[in-house]
Amino acid sequence: MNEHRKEVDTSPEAKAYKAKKYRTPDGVPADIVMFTLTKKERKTVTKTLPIRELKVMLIRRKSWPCAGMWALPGGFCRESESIYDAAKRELKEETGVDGGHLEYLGVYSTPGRDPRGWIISHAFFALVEEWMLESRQAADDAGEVGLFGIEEALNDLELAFDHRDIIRDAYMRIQKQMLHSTIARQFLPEQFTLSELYQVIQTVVPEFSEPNFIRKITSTRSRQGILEEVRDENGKPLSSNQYSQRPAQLYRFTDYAPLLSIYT
Amino acid sequence: MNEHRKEVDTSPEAKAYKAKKYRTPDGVPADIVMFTLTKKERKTVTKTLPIRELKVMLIRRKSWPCAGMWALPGGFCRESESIYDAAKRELKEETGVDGGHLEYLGVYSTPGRDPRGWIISHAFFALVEEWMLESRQAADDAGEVGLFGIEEALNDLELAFDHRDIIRDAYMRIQKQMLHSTIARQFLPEQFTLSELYQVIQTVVPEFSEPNFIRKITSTRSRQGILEEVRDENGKPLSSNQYSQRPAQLYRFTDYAPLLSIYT
DNA sequence: TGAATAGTGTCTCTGAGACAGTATTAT
DNA sequence: ATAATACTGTCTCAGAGACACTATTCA
Repeated sequence: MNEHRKEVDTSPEAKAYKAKKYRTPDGVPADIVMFTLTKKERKTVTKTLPIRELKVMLIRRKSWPCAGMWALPGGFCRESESIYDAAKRELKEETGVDGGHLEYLGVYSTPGRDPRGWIISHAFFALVEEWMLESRQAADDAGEVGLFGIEEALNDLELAFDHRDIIRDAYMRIQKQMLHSTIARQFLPEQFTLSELYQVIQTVVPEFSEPNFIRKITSTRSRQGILEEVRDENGKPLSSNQYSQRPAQLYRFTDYAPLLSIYT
Repeated sequence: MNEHRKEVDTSPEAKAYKAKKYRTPDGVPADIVMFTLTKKERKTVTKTLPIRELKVMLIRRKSWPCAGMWALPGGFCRESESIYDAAKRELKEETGVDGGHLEYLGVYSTPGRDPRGWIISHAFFALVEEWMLESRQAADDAGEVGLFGIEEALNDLELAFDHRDIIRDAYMRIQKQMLHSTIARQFLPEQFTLSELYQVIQTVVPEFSEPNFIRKITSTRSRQGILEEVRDENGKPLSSNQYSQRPAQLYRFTDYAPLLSIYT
């Protein structure tokens, strides 16, 4: 509804409407906080879950302003596209891939945030797979593209503009989303074990702690519905022993999204 | 942290930086969906809760474009202020009051959404009290300012630009917030009865239905903490019989905000 | 066999959910 | 007394939370 496509308005009022002589913004970029969950095999005797880490992709700025600092990938929005389209385009340019979760984060417009002028930035965050970032890393000089642990990025890096604020906000948002929605699926294969799911949640939200996680997720009626057991054609439960001695039941997310309320 | 105040950058790079000749936006307004909950006494024999309704304030546009249509109040952002500041200023101009809950909703940037040019609108929603809107209504001609029920606004009104989309999004957002946070307090006096709270929630989220609401809110350990009983100096529970024969215990919100999770 | 991870049995306590019953007040 | 709203008693069943126990596999 309300599809406002670009049309030329030829009414007399439109012609009479004088372009305002007000100061207008100098640019409206979309910046993207690209999260990925790295997986690193642990060298142990027995099978075990890989080490996972939440990482952010940053680019070292080459030119003024903030030359040499780390910055979020981004680019200016064009008149012919929406801000979301600009972010999608940017994400594709960075990864070469269309996929991945892309979500609007917010607007950053503090006066003076960009020395180039009146630049109003729109932040997004994306959840991508690690391999999607490799082409970008290969295309550039080493040292120009970096994958940083979220805490390292927030605490140890010199970041351009107000990108530290943006990354902090994105981190808080992804943590909230991790517990309120099923975006964990973005960091998991289609089929996964409950240990993997638990590990993914804990990697993004370190405070998350649920002894009896398996028991709860499988037994609670209210939670029933967000996950379902994977079965083969004959209805036999499928399991995987990729990460453990004893095979573990595989699950997948359903389309069901529960409603949360502080009052019930 | 990262306070980017406006400063003049006098570095050689800044001087060398040519203003881009790219097309830049023609304006960046902040539009506000102002919600209020009207209260109307019911004419019954006995005391009873008033009728509450969720309303949206709209303004009839006087000039091109969309002259004669209903539109959200709003105004263009200036270079010296953030978008949020612009919204706050706008809210104050409309209500004459500083108070009220003001929250960012999102950006609306579909190409062609505004015939005046490349106009990127930032939507906010505000929760104000009914009396705050009266000065605005008095200042204008009758018929230029309107308070509409949310469903009426969405279904029966001819709305300017993409304001129907914005109002719909704001409605969904306020419903979510009503269940996820304690913004219900914005629509209630500092002390209120549980029936009032229940009515407020139901007014904003008609689907919300909790038989045993009182029982749950007062007995559940996990919910304990968002509300507390009001007591006088001597520790005696305070109650009100404003809306009922039998006096009802008064409650107030605490500062506690519970964490929600689909997994626990 | 023992180690490592997955999952179950079981017990206790709390809360949900339903609904009848009691309490307090106005008329 | 009656009506209207605000609770409370009580019963049943489900889930939380803890922790010992069993299951499956690998070395």
